[in-house]
Amino acid sequence: MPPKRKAQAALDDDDFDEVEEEALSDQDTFDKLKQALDPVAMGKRARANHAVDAASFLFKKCDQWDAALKPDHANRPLWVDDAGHIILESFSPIFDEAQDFLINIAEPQSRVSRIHEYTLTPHSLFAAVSVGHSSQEIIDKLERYSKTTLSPSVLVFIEKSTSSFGKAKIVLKKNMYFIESDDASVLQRLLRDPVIASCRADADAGLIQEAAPKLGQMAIPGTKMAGINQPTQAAAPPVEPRPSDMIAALRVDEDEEDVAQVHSFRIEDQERNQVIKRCQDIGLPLTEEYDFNNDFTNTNLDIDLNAHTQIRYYQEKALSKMFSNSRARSGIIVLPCGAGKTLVGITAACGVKKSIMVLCTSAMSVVQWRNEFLKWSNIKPEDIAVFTSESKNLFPRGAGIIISTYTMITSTKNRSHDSAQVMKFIQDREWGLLIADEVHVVPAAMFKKVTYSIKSHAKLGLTATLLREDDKIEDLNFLIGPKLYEANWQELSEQGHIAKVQCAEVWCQMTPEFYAEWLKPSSVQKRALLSIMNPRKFQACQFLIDYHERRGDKIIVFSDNVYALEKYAKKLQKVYIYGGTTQTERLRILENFQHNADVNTIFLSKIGDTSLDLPEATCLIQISSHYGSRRQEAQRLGRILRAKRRNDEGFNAFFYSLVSKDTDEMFYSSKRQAFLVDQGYAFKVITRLEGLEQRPDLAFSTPQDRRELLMDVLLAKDADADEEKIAGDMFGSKFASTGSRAKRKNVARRTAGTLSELSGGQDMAYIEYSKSRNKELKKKGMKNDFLRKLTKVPKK
DNA sequence: GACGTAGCAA
DNA sequence: CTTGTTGCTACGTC
Repeated sequence: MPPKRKAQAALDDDDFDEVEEEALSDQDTFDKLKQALDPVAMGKRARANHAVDAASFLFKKCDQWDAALKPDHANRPLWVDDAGHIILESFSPIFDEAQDFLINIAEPQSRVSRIHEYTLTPHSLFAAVSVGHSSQEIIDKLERYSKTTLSPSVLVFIEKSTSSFGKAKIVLKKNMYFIESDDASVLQRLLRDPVIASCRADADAGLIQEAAPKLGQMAIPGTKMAGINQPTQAAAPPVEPRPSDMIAALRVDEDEEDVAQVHSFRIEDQERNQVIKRCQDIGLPLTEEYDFNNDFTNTNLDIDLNAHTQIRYYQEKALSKMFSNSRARSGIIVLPCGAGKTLVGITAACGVKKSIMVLCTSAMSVVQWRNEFLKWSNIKPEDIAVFTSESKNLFPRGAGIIISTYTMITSTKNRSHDSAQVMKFIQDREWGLLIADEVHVVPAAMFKKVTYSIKSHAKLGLTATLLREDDKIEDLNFLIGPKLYEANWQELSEQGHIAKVQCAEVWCQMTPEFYAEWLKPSSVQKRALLSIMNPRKFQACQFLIDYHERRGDKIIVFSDNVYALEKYAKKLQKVYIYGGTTQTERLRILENFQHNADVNTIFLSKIGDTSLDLPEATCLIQISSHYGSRRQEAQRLGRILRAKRRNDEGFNAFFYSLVSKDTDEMFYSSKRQAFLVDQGYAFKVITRLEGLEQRPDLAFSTPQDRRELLMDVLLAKDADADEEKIAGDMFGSKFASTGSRAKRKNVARRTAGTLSELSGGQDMAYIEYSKSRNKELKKKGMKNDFLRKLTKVPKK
């Protein structure tokens, strides 16, 4: 390799370069290889019980830790490498306990059926310590489960990461934030940091010193045996002790032993996030815990789970992480859709028994949360206030629940008088617990605003998929807290808590005429539309709908593209819902889908991703999707996980992705699936649907039909623009004042009817128009430049 | 209450 | 040169 190229290669990929060097240029590589493959030598190594195989030297860089296997390695389920990467064998007899342990201390990377991968990170270890594991305990258990002795670097990493964790806390007292520790030197160390020192509110004073509250025991509501988590069951009362009992208990303790001391200093409210972030950056992360048992200043909320409400074991597990030392710890709980996130939130609320704030993404889930609270707990309806655009009431007593949306809390502009008043009420009080629903959708900037407005002792984040396509997810760690629990989807579906799902990707060839058009240079949008409207895909969709309707399934078809949605639905004579569908129409369609035996298929646009809840659906077909969004994929799958029929004998839900072969869709599809594959879902690839050609009523079966469809598709985009142009020209002055948004809606409503009437001649006319229109737009300084759109050449 | 608008998110 | 397209909420007006 010439030096220049080699340097370049080294820049590109250091490791690879080195391996290549070793493999290709070294003279003794050949000897090594020969030696490695020599059966006698191999046998020797095997007898020596070393984790070495014929090719291992090739991976030197990635696999430095090649310690000897322990003699009983077969009974130990873990491989732990040098860099904190852990592989867990799910077929091990002690898989369950090993997994329980790993979830606490490491970040799950992928959990496919036989092999699960985890990584030790500072965050995951922080979470472990804050949940109550000691550094020694982590090392001991890892050592016990590992097939080899642990590498020194892993030991150092764990020691280093855990030693400083959990030393300092952030607490809310009398509406003020304090940094608290039982070790004054830790606080002094923090105050030596200029950033933290500048956030201090009581700069002139020394450290505050007071008696530490005694740790109590608490039972999680809704569990079969209260006290199941406690070492001494007799000592744990079945229900949370009333304050009076607590005071009595405290007095006894004070008599018996010396009371531990805690030290603290106060910080400015608005600097809370900065302090938390800074502490994390300097390796002394703060934990946030709420000792609600000893909070006698805030009014108790009269709430308990209904007598017959039982929570499931994984919900209990998640909550036990939150309440393990009888305090409410801030953090995030990850459960798949349909696994009962709401109930976890409600149970947590019943544990804390103080004023609760619930934040949701939409007004609809606000209503759902309210209903769930009434369903599972004995909360009085008047104690739940709903704060949305149409309802701005407050609770009458000293404590209560407010359910609201993120936008309601965070939007600062244009606040109406009523909502300003409610906001003041919210800002002026201390909240026991803040429940953040669908916490993954909340970008950090927005959540910061939330923490300014709502002073809460503890925060509980709930989500199904703790992932975003951007890197904003990291911030949740310091805005809310560490991940407390993450459920395994496969395990839950095996136990029938969520539906079993068969996933398949259906590869559809492009028809020659469509592919020829696709290959021509044109806009990205046009290409996307061509691959969505591919007649073979259409046929596959028709076939699958028919097949599953015969089986008695209820089917949802998703399309992000409204044009395609409308085309598909109309051609197949199915109902469809998209953003433009009126509220009453939506309800009518959903009602029919749920109860009318003749309506078994509905077509949904992106609307179905968030705002609709359809427990009847058992089969899901995706005909187009947005780029490589893993979250969307997971969320859509989640739509059928809560299938009502999931406990029927042998029941299976189905999830199909229709993909046009040899187009960009192939790439996006694999990207989108990454998350589900890691959750253990196997995707089958279907390239041929048996019996498809034999169907007599197959759509677009003649070349003539396909050509007509192609024409339609080719005109579609232009038609959109054309409509816009006409609208703009005819009502130019009117729309100029109302903004581009009105035009958009107008276009969406009007395209469908006129599409087939358009001819090529009119299309040409459009180009002429659009040029002049373009100038006009430029003059007006408008952003929408249609000529540019039209003449845009794809990147490739 | 229907409609339009702005702003935001993916 | 990021860049869409669709959807939702909250609010103001008629």
